[in-house]
Amino acid sequence: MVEKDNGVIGAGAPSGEERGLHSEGTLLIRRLERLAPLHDDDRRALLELPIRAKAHYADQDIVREGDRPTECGLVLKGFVFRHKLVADGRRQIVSFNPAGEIPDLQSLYLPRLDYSIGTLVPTRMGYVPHQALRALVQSRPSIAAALWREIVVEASIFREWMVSLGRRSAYQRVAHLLCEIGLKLEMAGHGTRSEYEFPVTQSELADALGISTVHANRVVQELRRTNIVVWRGSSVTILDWRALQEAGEFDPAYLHIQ
Amino acid sequence: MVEKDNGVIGAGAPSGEERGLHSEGTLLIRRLERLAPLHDDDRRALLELPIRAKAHYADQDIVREGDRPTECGLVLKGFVFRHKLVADGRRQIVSFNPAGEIPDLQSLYLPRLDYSIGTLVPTRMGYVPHQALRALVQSRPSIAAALWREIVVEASIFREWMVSLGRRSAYQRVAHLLCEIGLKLEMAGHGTRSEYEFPVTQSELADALGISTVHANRVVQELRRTNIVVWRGSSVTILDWRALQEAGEFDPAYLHIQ
DNA sequence: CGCATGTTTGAGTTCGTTCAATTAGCGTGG
DNA sequence: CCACGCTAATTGAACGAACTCAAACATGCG
Repeated sequence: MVEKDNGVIGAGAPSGEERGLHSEGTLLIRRLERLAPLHDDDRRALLELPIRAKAHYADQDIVREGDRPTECGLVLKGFVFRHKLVADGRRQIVSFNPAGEIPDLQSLYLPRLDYSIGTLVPTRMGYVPHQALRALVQSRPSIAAALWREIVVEASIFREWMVSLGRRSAYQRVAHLLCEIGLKLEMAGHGTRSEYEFPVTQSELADALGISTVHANRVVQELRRTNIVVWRGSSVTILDWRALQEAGEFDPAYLHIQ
Repeated sequence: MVEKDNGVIGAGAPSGEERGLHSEGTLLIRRLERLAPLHDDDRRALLELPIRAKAHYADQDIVREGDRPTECGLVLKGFVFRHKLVADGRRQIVSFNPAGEIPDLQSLYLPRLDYSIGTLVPTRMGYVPHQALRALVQSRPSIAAALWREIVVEASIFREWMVSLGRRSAYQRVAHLLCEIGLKLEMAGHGTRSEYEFPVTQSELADALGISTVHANRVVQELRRTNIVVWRGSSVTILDWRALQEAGEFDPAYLHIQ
């Protein structure tokens, strides 16, 4: 019932590396502009960033806990997630990152990665050398401010996830996550808050919400049974946004939109 | 059996406001120096920051979710925690912050606070206007780097808490937290990793770990019964650090010390 | 001494887990 | 076009970690 290989890049085959994808810079600009006003010079500087594009297969770790990256990865196309392993082999997913996000921005100032980044689907990443990004941060205050906000909003999302993991029921967690992903994707221009593509398996969903796969399945079914959500394969349709929002106690303030 | 009012500030009575506590700046310097090398000029600039010191009673919220602070609060003495409320009146504590930390550093770039800050004990805070701090960030790259790291390490701690909340048993969560607090306090120069003051009630502990008060109590008793920890009132003594670390699957890498 | 806050204990309940199949969807090769 | 094999989704049943409720016990303080 699920097809994760929705042919984002050909048949999922990485087509090697490309260089100087000038146009890809606009993705970054659009995102940062939502967080802080940018000057023309800022935009120009962003466009001149050296970006090395690279394609990755689905279900692959692209960096691992403990790595010391020398560049930051911007998700150009696809969907990634960050996760941490625990002793018995289980894992906790700590974020989902659609195209437009920079899941290892922190590596700019912290050498050692404390999580892994994996792909949900075939994904194209754009890698920007730390050096180049650091130079921008020092010469362009608005870009520094935007990146700072990026980090800080992300921390806010972590806190909200902590609330879900610690104090919400499994049902509420699923509802809350679906609202969050909807808003995130809508902001990034991928679908609307109530109709979008979210290519996770129920097992990935469970690992993000701190529940078992079996239980994730039952909760999703419950959401379907009550006609709040249609979720087939990777396409999510929220039939009753208000009901979902209430079910998950979802208050978007923590996303700091605007 | 618990005495939270351990006379941090007289009998817990705020002694009003003080201004220009020049010496308090050194606390901030010591902390930032651990995160990034500082120049003499940087130190001087930090010492010249206008700091308004203010005392707060125990068990008081000093800022609330939704507030829009115009200054950042440095914990000078005492202990605070950040928390978020959920609909039914329960809450999730998302961090504990001993003296030396700046629990609302993010407000520098995000106007609206998405959590509340409360005191565990009588606490003295030092407030630094955003304006002054922003000026420093723009004029002194090393200070900017240190603050950036501060934020990013904090996000790393959030992720580790998510792992605890999502994938560790109650027993592991308590063990993990005790290790973390021990290291944090030792780094900050308050006691050692295996002998320190942690002035939380079991109810606060429970709210941080996403469990019920009753269960928190039972787990703490278990830790005592096995002679791993002595925890009387607010003073924690870890008799067997190695055992505690193993019990909580504690790997300090996520604290990014060094 | 008595109140207030915090800790401890017991007992019944529940939400979510684990284990173990079964079913469904889809790509591949014949 | 169909059988095979893979992955993911679904189901049932027994179990268990943690919860709730309710009461008792400590301890510090005025």
